[in-house]
Amino acid sequence: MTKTTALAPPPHDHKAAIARDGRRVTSYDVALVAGVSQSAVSRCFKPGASVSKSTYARVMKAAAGLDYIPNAAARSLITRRSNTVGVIISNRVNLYYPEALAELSAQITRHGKRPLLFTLEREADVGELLPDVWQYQVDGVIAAASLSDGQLDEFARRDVPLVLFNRAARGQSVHAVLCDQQEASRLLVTRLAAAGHRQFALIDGPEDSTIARERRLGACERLAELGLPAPLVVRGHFDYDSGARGLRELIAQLGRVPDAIICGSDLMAIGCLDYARHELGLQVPGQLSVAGFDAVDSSGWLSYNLTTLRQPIAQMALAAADMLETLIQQRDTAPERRVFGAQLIAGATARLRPLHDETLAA
Amino acid sequence: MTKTTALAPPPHDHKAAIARDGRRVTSYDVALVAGVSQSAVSRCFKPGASVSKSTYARVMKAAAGLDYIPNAAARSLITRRSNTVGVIISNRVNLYYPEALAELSAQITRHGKRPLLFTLEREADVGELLPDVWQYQVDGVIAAASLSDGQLDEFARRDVPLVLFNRAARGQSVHAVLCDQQEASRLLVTRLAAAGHRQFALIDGPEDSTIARERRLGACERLAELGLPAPLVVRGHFDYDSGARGLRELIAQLGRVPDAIICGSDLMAIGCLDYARHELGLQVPGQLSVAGFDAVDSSGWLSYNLTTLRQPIAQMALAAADMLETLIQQRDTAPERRVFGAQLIAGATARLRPLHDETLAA
DNA sequence: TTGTATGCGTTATCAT
DNA sequence: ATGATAACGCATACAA
Repeated sequence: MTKTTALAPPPHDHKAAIARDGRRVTSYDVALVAGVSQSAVSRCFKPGASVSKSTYARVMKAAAGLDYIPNAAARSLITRRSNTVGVIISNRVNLYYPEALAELSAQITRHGKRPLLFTLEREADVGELLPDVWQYQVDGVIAAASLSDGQLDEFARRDVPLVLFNRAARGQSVHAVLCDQQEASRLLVTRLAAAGHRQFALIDGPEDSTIARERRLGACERLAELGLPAPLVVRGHFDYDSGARGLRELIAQLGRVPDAIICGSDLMAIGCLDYARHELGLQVPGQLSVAGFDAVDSSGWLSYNLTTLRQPIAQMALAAADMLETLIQQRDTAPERRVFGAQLIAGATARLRPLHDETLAA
Repeated sequence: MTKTTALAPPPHDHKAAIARDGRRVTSYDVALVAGVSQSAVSRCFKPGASVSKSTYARVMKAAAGLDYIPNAAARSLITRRSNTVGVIISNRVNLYYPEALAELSAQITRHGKRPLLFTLEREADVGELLPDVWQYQVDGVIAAASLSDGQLDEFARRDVPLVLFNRAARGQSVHAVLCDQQEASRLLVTRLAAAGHRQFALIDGPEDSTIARERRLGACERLAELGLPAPLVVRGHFDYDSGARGLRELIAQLGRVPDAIICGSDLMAIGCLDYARHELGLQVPGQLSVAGFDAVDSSGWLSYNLTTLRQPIAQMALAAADMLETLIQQRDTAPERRVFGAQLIAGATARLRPLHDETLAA
């Protein structure tokens, strides 16, 4: 006796199959109803497959009747594609640049994948969630968080495509999308110096932020090149309160108000600005110039009109998603860094000379 | 002469297995190295399984040596759990309440799951991405978007646990976490009326927003109850620019400045405020009271100190994640609505009478 | 074009 | 406690 095809489920009334016994509707159910083989059903759901018009119609009709949807877990087991992209992002990034995640998500979706979110309280926690990244078999990862060399190696070893988003990459060995923070900082210092500012101060970001570090370095270097005194630096946490606190500290340490304060983020700049105007009664930019970074929405509001630098987040997200997709399709793509420039938003919180000085930026 | 492994790290035989031929490391590999059966390996990675201390040690050692991580796709195929939670959220919510996603993600992670993100350009697009939700076999869904009755039914039919986040639920038949927008609005009107405001105006949210609708309804109802004239209503899109535009429209239609403007969001309130002060030179709250909704970070800044209503987003996210987890574990849990109250932040942009009037809020 | 048979990597069942 | 074996639901090589 040959095997009676016991594979097929018992002759249910298929319409009710879903509710019946909690069993899922599978391609076998559809095959049975459509009167074709399971593989035929499978082919109907694969874009480029060869199926006759008539069977396709029968299968699709049966599938619709049964509310059949292919099971992604089973599919990814065999195709080795989960159609999922891991997005590693710190809460700080998420809160301060909500557009970043929104744009990344949109772009990932555009490639027919879904973002699986890995959020971090602190960037240092990245190590703890990497095992989960491996578990979930994501097709690739976009990381808006700092990874150690060892962690980068693990991505390579496990052959998981990775694109860094706005994080310093180790040399040229990893795909990355960046905004040139250092150059942006230099540009800002150049413009401020050209307008006559001499005594600079910095309200820096937190120690563990590489972006803050680069912004500080760019400013310090450029000041040195221009023969201006090194700036007084105090540290903040990128948030509004840090701006006011930073200004207080600066004045305490300096004994007076500096000519210009460069803040590591717009929120700190706004906090600084509010404190200067409302608590200290200072004229900005009359007695003090204040500049920020990021061009967040609120920096453009009438109450502020902040002098700041805009990172092209949407473009960067597009670039990151495209790079990752390419890398997923073609894993031996050579590492590439795409570096975007920041755009100076002149605003009205810093004294700047007219645009013909732009040549100095070079 | 054997292969000269130039680049390769120290010759761990097994360590190299990953790179070897692109084959994944499976539980069989681990079993082979540990000298046990594949099922033994599997048990070692299941929390409550019965494994002897010695085999557990051997297996774990082998697993570590091979960098073995269980494959979630294969696991979910048999367990019927993907350890994944779908989060359906519109870009609007994401941009205006970045905390919402951050908190939801944190809470979902706390339950050992990961959020799979489904973002919407417009809330109406929800139907298009539902098929994907089914595909990916998420264990449950938290939806911060409006679902039609038909869509709600489909969740029930497919037996996918669902919790609505800050969206009106149809009757009591669906799990939901809400903030009582209507009551919040009523409270605000009550307090403003008690302070002597008579001519109210609303800068409403967009038409497709149920939250905006409830806020408007609450205000209108309460005004009617108090015997005050119905407010003039103009529509905005929750953003900063809508605030200024709204104020212009109101003045144009009214011929004068109203006593109080209730805005459907803080951003609109801030836009309205900025325009009133900086463009029209109005005293707020001297000549005009302005109030918002949401208590976004910027509403507390020195330049604004906005009168607004805070939704307990973090608590709501916690509640939503907990409800969903319960529902996943116990699918026949009775539908529950958890309704949170909003907290009035008095601020300084609206004339309010002291706190003993609070009793009026009831 | 279609069907048969096999495998993806794991968990679950059932002996031992 | 451990091992053999059968699912899980799909895609694919191969035969027809």
